[in-house]
Amino acid sequence: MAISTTETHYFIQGRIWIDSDKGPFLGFGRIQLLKKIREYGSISQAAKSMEMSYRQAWQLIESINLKAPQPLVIKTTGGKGGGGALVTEAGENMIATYEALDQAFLEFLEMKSKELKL
Amino acid sequence: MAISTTETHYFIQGRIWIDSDKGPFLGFGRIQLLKKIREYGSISQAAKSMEMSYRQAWQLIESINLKAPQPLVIKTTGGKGGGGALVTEAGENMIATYEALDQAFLEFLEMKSKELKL
DNA sequence: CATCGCTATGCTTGAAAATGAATAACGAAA
DNA sequence: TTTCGTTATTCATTTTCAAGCATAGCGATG
Repeated sequence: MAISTTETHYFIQGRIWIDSDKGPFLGFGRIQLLKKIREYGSISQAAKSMEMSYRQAWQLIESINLKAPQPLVIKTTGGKGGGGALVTEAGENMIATYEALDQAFLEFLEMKSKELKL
Repeated sequence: MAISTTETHYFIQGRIWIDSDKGPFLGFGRIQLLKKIREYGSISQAAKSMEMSYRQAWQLIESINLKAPQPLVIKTTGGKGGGGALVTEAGENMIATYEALDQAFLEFLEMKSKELKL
């Protein structure tokens, strides 16, 4: 049977993040940034690859490190290549934790979207 | 046993909303507005009670009605009291649908917050 | 000790969004 | 036909926020 193309379709969307009592901690964008830093070994390269300003990327990392139990990114200045940034093991664990959470959330959204009857 | 007060605490937060292929449809703020309109019978009164500009409130209702299968709010101009707005039965159903969804989402957040080990 | 690219930071611009003021239109009821 | 408070709409203004520029500091390596 054909489905009418004039009908509006609906779906459920959302965002999820981790807050701390010090303020916003980790969301989708920050995790994406962490992964890019892991990939490139530098904040500036990561920012460029995401079409984000270096300034903003740096601030995000600063904010993350301030709220994390231990630093998630270690930054080095000067030296060979001018320095760089690398994701710590605590950072890796955080990425994994967030991605598991996000996956569960996606499944929740999908389930609720299917249940949705307007 | 005492718990250290210097430790940072974390919790999961999020937002959830209903989108349509015509664009954003219903979120927390719009539902809140619908409920205020139901309470006051007028967009302007509802807006005032939420400290929202009438202009924005009117635009939100316009956007909602355009995307809904049937109008959720009926607006009348002129007449006794100058007119007003009322929430249709379809609107009532939409409020109920969203609130059930939001409740389930809150439970999801709570569950995941408890599971959270950083 | 000169080079290099990155971190670190302040300052200036600019664009986008929300606000508020102002006003027309409306129509039931007195 | 006058009144009233609301809907409906435009416009200039303000506020908010991000982007971009500009530049100093750093230190391993050659």
